Amino acid sequence: MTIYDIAKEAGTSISTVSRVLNNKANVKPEVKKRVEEVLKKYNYKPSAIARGMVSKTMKSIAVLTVDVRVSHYARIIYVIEQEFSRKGYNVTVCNIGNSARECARYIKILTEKQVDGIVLIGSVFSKIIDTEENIALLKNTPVVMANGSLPYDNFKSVMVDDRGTIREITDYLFDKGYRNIYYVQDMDTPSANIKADGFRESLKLHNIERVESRIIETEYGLEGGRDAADKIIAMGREFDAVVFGEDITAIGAMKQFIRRGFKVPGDVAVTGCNNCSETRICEPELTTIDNKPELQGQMCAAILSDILEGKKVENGLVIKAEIVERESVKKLKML
Amino acid sequence: MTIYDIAKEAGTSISTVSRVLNNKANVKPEVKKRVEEVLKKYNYKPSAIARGMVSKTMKSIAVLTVDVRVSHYARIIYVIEQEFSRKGYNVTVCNIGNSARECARYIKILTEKQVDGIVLIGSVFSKIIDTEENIALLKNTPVVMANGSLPYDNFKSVMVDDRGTIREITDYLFDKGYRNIYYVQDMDTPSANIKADGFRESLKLHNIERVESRIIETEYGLEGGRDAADKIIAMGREFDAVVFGEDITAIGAMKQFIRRGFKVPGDVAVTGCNNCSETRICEPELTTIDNKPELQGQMCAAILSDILEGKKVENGLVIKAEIVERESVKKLKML
DNA sequence: CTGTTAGCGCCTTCAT
DNA sequence: ATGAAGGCGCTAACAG
Repeated sequence: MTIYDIAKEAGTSISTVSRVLNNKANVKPEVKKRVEEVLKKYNYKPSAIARGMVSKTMKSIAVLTVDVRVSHYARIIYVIEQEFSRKGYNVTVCNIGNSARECARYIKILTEKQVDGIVLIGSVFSKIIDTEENIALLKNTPVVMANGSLPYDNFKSVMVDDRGTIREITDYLFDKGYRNIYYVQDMDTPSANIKADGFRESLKLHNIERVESRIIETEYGLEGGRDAADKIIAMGREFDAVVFGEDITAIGAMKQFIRRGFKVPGDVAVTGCNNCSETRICEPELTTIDNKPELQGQMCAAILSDILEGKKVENGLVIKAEIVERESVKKLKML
Repeated sequence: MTIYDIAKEAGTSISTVSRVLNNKANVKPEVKKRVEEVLKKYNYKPSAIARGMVSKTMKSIAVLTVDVRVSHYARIIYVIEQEFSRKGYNVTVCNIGNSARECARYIKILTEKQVDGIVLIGSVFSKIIDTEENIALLKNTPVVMANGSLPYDNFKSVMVDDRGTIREITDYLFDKGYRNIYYVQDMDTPSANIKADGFRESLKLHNIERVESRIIETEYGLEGGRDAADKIIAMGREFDAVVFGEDITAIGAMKQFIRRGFKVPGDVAVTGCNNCSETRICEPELTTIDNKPELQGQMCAAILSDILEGKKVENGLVIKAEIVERESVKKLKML
């Protein structure tokens, strides 16, 4: 069923059919009515592809992310999807799983499909997407990065102040009276590295020496956290607080500290980052950092929308995260 | 940059360019080479839209779900996306959030875009999508439902045996020696209702009377669980086990039971359903049901792929869930 | 107000 | 092995 069929049946021309389809003026009411009846009779449905052929857009955007199953990313994606859905766009989700090759493959397909825009979620993209070929392919596609940035005209960013936030939560522990603070890094993304820098800053500010010896490396996850706790205990040095770059790893460590006879937060305070749902499940509930995924999604969507509507957009937005005080840090440590 | 430009520059016709683009035979090697050079020189990229115009497909499928943020759904979506990505398809994700209107809106747009197939995730769709208009719109689109089913030729299903699983876990509690078992229902989806039926079956099988008085209603979530625990305690009757249709609600209740002085599983056993990540975080860890979301996703993808490739497919697959024994149920209750 | 015509970029016969 | 021409379904001038 095409507009040709409709036109023939309604005894008019395809232009007129097209006009009523697009609600344009200049169609005699009776003709319009006649066409609409035929439209309904055949349950006509315009071809978005044919329309895209002339309009150069299928009204769709793409979101690339490491993995939708990571709740933090899913929350960002959700907001973006809802926002664009309201504007008549569809969003296709791509899981690249840290693979530069996968990323390149997606970029190729997506640009061939002429998506109207792309949102990159996660700091990994700062590294992964910056190849000559990708950038060339993306030349005419607006790109918005959530927590990453690249110096191309068509790339915009919404950043989270990872460094500042980890510095703040470390300062916060010092304020509470903690002195022997450690940091656990469980990933090698730009974001993870910047977080560790925040920790370094805070320690230097407090005149702590041998900062590097206070940074423990492990794997991401419950098991990684368990290993980190074991490592810290095995070092045989004093410790009264451990800052983590990720909630889940923090929870794994907390469980292990408790299993090994330490009281949290009595003997050791633990802090996480992301404010994921698990932080309210564990015992004690985890003091963590809310880095506002919904806000990130909203800003990304707003920026991309503005670009698509030809508006001027401000780049370099920075989101301020917030400490969420719960139970894994004492109100005030007695010295 | 179109094939016309390429053809002109390479001194040949668009047909030849099209041939080398699609790797067809019958192109003199030297001509092929010349064309490929021009292709590379201009970084030519075919228009998927124009191709879709003739092939009638953009090689994309859609996944409709209540909410990507629900980890159980995200896990299914992830598998589907990866599977289809391997085959050169893109998947667009749609969050309908229980709204029939939203669902209809998406169906309209997606069919206009001529997606090659649609996957519906969640039992809600059995109700929500079954309108005359949706079914008409979807006439030529293969649809696969995860945990739902509808009697149309183009609709296929992958079911989870919710009734059987809840019956089994209830039986399992009886086997362990529990006698005063309650059930908490926190949603009104087809799946949730079927789960409650499984509970009823088990109780009847064990000659328990007044079954309905043992089914407590509450809201989904940590707070809903807390309320359910309070309700059960307030009833003033004996109870030694509570079966839940959802993990999170179960965890909320478990926390409340403990807060109110009950030992879990000493005084009361608690079981969940879904085996979500939180079940390994809470204390005690939750005994629950693994309903294999990855397998669901895989089966849905396989069925849809087979349909797209014109193969015959078997309908009515049923996935058997498994009890995951952890710490919220005693090994054997002493009578 | 309405119809005709020319693309949009590509694939596919059909001749040559 | 190659090129010309038609068509996919729709929109957008342009001419009435």
